[in-house]
Amino acid sequence: MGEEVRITDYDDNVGGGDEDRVSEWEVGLPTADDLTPLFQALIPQELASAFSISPEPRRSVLDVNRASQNTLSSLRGQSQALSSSNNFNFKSFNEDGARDALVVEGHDADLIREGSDSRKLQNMEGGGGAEEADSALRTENCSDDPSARALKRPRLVWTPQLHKRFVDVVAHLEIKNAVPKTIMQLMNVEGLTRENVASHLQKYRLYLKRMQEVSNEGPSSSDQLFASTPVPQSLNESGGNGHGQQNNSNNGHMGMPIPMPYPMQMVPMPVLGMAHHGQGHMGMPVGTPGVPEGFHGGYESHHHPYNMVHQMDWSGNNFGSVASYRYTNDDK
DNA sequence: CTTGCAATAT
DNA sequence: AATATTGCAA
Repeated sequence: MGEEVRITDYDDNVGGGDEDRVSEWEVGLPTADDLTPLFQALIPQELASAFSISPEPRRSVLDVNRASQNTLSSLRGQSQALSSSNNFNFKSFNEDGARDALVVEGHDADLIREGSDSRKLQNMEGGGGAEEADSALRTENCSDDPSARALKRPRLVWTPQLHKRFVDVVAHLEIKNAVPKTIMQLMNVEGLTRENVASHLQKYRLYLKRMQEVSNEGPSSSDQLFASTPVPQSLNESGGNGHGQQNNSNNGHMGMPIPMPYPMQMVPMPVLGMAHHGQGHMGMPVGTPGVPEGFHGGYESHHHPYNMVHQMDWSGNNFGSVASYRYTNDDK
């Protein structure tokens, strides 16, 4: 029974494969790259103080995120009647838009979990590769009684992409905020639970600790996942510990660049699959040296018209469909 | 009620 | 092996 799932996170306008409606109004709008992150002060600190301009309240990613959610919920409230013109499938459950994009059978759970075919895939990333996610919505129900207990989420698979998102968020949060709940919110991945994050965070911290303690030894093949993601130097707390092992000389005097949170993307439906236990994890050979992030994936095939949207994260990294609940499958 | 963490469970 | 759960003390 080891079922695992991948949360696929695609972009917002995932209405339909052949969708261009969005572009109608979207055309001409600045791209994410042109926009200044909301929480970023418009006026440099130095400048502001020089002119005695009252500093804008420092907004954190949390504030922005909260604001986004408020906006979305209010929109949801008033425009839910418009079924046609909106491709935004807000994260609400069975919204109208659920039509094709998300074939929700059970339609009354926020998470759709169903059995799906056994296909496994990995994502490819890297040089503008394409990625995709499998989203097989099968109407096949597994074993549990459908009665009322619909809550068995499949195991989350921390794909490199998901992990990167995690690391980025953690890195950009101030330590005191880097707690499960917050991280979860900022990652903004549908279906991700606090527990998922807490569990991963726990492991991640152990990994970091190990790294600092024995920086010399080179247990090369530690965790493939963690090892492949550079450790942010955000480990320094304001006032407390100070360690850091591999930090980079990051001296930017003046205005530290605050990264921005992930774009809202409340559409992704976790598509899951159930899996088999795994034992043969056949994904990628463990020692794939060199490839720092988003390493390769594997064989893939198939993508849905809906989720081929890709997004860029604030660092300029390109996320494709990402996470995706997947089986741990059996193939091999 | 949320966190951090270790011990377990799957 | 990777995640999830659980139990407890903060």
